[in-house]
Amino acid sequence: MNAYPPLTREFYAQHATRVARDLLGAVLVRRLADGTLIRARIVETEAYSGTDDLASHGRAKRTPRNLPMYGEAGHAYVYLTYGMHWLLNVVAEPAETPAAALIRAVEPLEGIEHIAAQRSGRPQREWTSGPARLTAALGITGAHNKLDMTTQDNGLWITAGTPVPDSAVRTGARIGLGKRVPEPWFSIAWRWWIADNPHVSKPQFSKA
DNA sequence: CCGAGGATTATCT
DNA sequence: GATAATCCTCGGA
Repeated sequence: MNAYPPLTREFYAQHATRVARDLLGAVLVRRLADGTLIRARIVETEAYSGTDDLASHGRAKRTPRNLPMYGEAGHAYVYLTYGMHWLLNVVAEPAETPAAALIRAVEPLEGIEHIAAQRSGRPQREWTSGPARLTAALGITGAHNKLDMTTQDNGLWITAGTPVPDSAVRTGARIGLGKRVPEPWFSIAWRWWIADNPHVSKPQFSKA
C-alpha cells in the first residue's frame, strides 16, 4: 500500500547543504487530483541557509514571503520569481533557522505523458531542466506553499531513490544570484548536480 | 552556437 | 520605484 514513503522530518532537519546534497537521486513525487502519479528523479539542487547567507531570502528579517523558511523542516517553500515563475524549495533545519533546498532540475520517470502535455512543443530535455520548468511540468504553484512534504496527503513529497556516490556529484556556484550578492556567498559551491545528466539546467560550470 | 532583451507581477525598500 | 534563486525568442555569426 504505502508505495514511495516520504522522506522523514529528521532528514530535512539537517543542514541545508546536507539536505541539498542528499536529495540528489531522491525522487520527487506528485499525485494530481485525478489520481495521476508523476515521479521524477532529482538531479540538481541548491542550498540557502541562515541569516548570514546574503543570497538567501532569509538574509534580512522575517517577511511574509520568506516565513516558510523559518518554519518546520520538510514543508514546501514555493514562491514566484520574475513575476511569472514558481520555484520549489523544501524547508531545512530546525524552526527559527531560515534555510531551504531549492530543487533545480529533475529527470522524468513516470507520468511522462502528463509532463509532455504541460511542456508541449519543447524538446524533451527542456521539460524539467530548470527550477521553473519543473514546477510548470508538475503543476506546482503557490497553492503548494507551506504544505507538509513528509506526508502523501498533499500530493507532493519526496521519496528515497538510489543514492548518488560522491564520484558522480559535481558542485559549483549557485545560479541566477543578483550582481550585488557579496563574496563568499556569490561563489560558494552550494549547488549540486549529477555529472553528465542531460536534465541538469546548466552543467557547464563544472567542478568536482 | 551565442548573447541580448523582453515578459510580468509579488514583494520589499 | 526597483528588483527578482527564470525562461523564451530573436537576431547575428
